[in-house]
Amino acid sequence: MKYYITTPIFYPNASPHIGTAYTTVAADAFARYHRMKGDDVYFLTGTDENAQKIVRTAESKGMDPKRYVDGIVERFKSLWEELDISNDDFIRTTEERHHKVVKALFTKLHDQGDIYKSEYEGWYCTPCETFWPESKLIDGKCPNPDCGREVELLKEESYFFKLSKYQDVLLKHIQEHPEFIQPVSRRNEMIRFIEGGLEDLCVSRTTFQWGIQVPFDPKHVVYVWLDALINYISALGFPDGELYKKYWPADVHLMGKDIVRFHAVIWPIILIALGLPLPKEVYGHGWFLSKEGGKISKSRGNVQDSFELIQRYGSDAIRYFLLHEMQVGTDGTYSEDNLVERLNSDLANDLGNFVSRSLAMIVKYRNGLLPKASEDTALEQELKALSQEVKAKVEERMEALDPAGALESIWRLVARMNKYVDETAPWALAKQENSQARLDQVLHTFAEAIRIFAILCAPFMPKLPGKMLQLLGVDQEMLRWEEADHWDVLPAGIQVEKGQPLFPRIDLSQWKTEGENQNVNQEQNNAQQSTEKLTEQAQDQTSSENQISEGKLEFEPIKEEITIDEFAKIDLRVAKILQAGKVEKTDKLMKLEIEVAGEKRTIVSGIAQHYAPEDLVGKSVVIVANLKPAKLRGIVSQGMILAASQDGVLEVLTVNKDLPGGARVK
RNA sequence: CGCGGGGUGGAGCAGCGGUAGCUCGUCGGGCUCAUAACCCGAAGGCCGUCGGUUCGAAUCCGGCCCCCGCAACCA
Repeated sequence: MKYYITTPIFYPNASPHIGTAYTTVAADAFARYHRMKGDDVYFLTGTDENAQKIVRTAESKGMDPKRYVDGIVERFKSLWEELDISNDDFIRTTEERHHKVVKALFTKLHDQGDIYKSEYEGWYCTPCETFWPESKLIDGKCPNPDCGREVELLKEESYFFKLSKYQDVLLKHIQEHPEFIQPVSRRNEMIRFIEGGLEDLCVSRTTFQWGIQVPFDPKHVVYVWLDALINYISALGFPDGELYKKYWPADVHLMGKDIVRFHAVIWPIILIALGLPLPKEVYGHGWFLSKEGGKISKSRGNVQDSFELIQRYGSDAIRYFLLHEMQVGTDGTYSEDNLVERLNSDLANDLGNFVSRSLAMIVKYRNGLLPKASEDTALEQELKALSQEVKAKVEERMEALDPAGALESIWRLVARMNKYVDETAPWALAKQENSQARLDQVLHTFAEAIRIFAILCAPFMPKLPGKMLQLLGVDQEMLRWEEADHWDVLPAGIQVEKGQPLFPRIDLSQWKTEGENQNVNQEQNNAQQSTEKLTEQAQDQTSSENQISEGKLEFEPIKEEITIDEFAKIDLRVAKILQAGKVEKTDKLMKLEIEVAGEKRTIVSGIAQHYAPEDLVGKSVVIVANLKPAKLRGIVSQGMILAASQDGVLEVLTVNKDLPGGARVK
């Protein structure tokens, strides 16, 4: 059986974060599992490089966009390497093989009439600065309840893709294939979304050049999502490539729940329009949230550097944590405390310690020579039955794309083995002459259990099986999935060794007291291989970022240079705040009455989460006085208050001396 | 009344009509092979709140309160 699995192509604007790492690790676990089952697997990931924002960021750093992106892409690739991601290919949407396909398909869709040029006849409300579709207009006027003014027909040349034409076909497909969108909550969302009616999608831009040109109309650039989705077939060499013929349609597109809509609506419609088979399953997993329940984001300062984490805990442990913590259909919780707790309890205490204690006994009582099995008792029978159950359950959970469930199931057997040690008490058997055969049987069972754990854990923790088998003194050939419930595989007489703990316990307080900048305590990690390489890499990463020192802060890039004349266009003035009050039904907006140059004005500002109205009244602040007025929640704002912010902290700029409202600032 | 998710022992979750369960933590005991790890036992919950349906509700229905995403607004 062939098995084609993909992650989304990631957006290389900054370093990879925990969400992208989760998606990729999970996809990797599925890929590895299927390889072990004997499937012919193709696993694709990559980067989405044709977004406008990339150009802006690059330019702000004075870099050529391609060169800038190359650097970031290397970070993705090296992170995937550190996490033992076994992808078969890595596609970049700046590659020629991708451009070629996108151009061809865009042309084809255009030729067959599914992409059409239109002078985007949007109804534009100037005060609201918004395009409204005809259907939303109320009596031909702006539907904004606070506005209700005349709208004008504004024209902008664009290409459109006829999503609407195919919505019924898609809906039918979704209804006939329950597994197409998973989990069910996502599926329901999508059905509701499509039933609400699809509008044709604007699929070209003329405001910038970075990206893929529309071949027959070079001033247009293909819309990034249309471009990006096609990677799933361009990477396979569509239309004639051997890979394409062999692997398409994809078995699973795996992704975070935020982009399911693109994969479950736009992508299938592109494929339907082209007459190509649809992917079998689109799966949207949850997000990692912080312990406080909030999103993990840079502005909240709770982002962890992935390289640093891998360096500290080892890639297997990170993978285990990510896969275990994301329960199917819900969001996961991330915190370093949780990570350490999981690592200590599951990996060090339960699994790692079981391996240590059982190998230690084989070494101690039999000089490390694995004895022959003798007769099963009820206990061994029970283990066999349980292992069959566990293997079946793991298979079932992996088919259901639920690695957390699979791991939990494996750990039932881990717990049972620790109990078995206690029940059989080999240290007591060792003292009795007439129990030696029984002891042989018990020790043999230990070794088989280690072998079984090596197999079962292999999809999740790729480094682990090699280490375990090495301790058993056998080679990788032993990793045969079908033998994960056999207990008579290891030959008697092999030489085992105790070795170092597989997962040393972590003392979290150690990290906290040693401060942020310390290098890893190597002895903690000596069981993890190639840490030196990691250290080097992690250091490279930070230095290449041009950060000022403190590692953690990520500043917005400095914008492009302007002339003093350009600056002079901006009229900054001191303004006195006369009144202030929150705008009803908004979280962030504050309505301010100010006095500037003898004139009273209203300004709406997004500072309500940082100031109480009474803190502001009487203050002299700095405003942009000649900014074009705009409407916010129906209130016309005549200017903008200057405020500085970083990482969620915000402060309005104020003037202390008694300058009158209207004084010029420059 | 914008859309959605959720409120269950100290923490994180499962249960979704019939004696409230799991993981971690805590306490007590056991063991000594092991990474102060392992095994056994215990304590700890009026399942957000008010009302309804029912012989019976954490589980179904309605009202309310609170939390979290998204969206609308960050001029």
